[in-house]
Amino acid sequence: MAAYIQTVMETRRYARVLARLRSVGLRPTRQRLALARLLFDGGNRHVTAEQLHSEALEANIRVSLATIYNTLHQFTRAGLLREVVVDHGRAYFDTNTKEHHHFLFEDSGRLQDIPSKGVTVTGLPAAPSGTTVSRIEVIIRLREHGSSQ
Amino acid sequence: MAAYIQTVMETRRYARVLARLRSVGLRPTRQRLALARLLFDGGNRHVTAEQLHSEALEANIRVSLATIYNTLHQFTRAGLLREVVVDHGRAYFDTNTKEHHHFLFEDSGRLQDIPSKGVTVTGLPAAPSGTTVSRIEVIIRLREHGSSQ
DNA sequence: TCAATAGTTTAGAACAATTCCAAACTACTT
DNA sequence: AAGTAGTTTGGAATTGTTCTAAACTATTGA
Ligand SMILES: [Mn+2]
Ligand SMILES: [Mn+2]
Ligand SMILES: [Zn+2]
Ligand SMILES: [Zn+2]
Repeated sequence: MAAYIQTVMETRRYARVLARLRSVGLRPTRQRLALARLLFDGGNRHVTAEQLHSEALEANIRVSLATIYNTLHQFTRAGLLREVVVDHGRAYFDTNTKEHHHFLFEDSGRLQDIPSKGVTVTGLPAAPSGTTVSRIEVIIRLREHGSSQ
Repeated sequence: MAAYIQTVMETRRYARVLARLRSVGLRPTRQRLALARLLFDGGNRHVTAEQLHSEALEANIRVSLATIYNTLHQFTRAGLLREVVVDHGRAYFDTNTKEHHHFLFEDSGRLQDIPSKGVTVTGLPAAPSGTTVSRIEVIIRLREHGSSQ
């Protein structure tokens, strides 16, 4: 019956992901379902295309890298992901789409969320005329001090 | 005598750039002198490698793209420039090395300085233990509203 | 249930930005 | 003037990403 419960939970998760894809008008294909689960089952994450691709292969999900890119962009357009730019050369996709900021561990390149709640930026000049603020991004770059300087 | 004054000013600028390179231990080569003047004579700027390369060619300075990259990185390491990351795919180099933030015009990709003076970020959690804040970056993404949405 | 259709996936080519390489060159020292 | 270490360069290589066109598949509605 442990196995039975397992199956029920499985089915639930599956249904949730399926509904999510449907709700944004994307066909629930094998690849998208699998990727959605890697991305959204579990806590918030910051992934690169390559990372997600490796994870998929490790989990025995056959997906091409082109599909990874397609999917990440479609999910982003659909508001399921957001892109974070902290490093030229690599695009990070963030499963946390709520307004929030980031710690960046410079050495490892790892990102960590800072809840927006409480954080305020004051003293900013008004947006230049003819423009609207689409987002304020705060990135706190951290140097790890210890072994390797 | 207008020509004479011109020459004096030229000499001054040259001397300044030369001293600047010497002070950071970089040999004042033809290429570095020319690039330093494109970068530092005049107001603060945000340039990409390609942009600087075109400017150099337009000004009849023969420099390879490899040298542009070498120089930009050497200047950055020497603290004469700083790198700003706002767009994956392209590296921007900023001649303003003082602490400051940026407006980013999303459509054009153009950056505009926001003096740090006055701007405060409050409510941030402490830096994770074992780390030090190396820089706080605030980027305000702007959408230009008008002709093209 | 079975086309027809529109949307999706894929391998591989193409692309853009950047880095690497090893040979030629040049600034500085002696 | 010669020696040395630092610099420049064209071109090849690498990296991350996008494009392409052909094969495949989910959806629809007859
Ligand atoms: Mn992108
Ligand atoms: Mn760089
Ligand atoms: Zn995040
Ligand atoms: Zn700036």
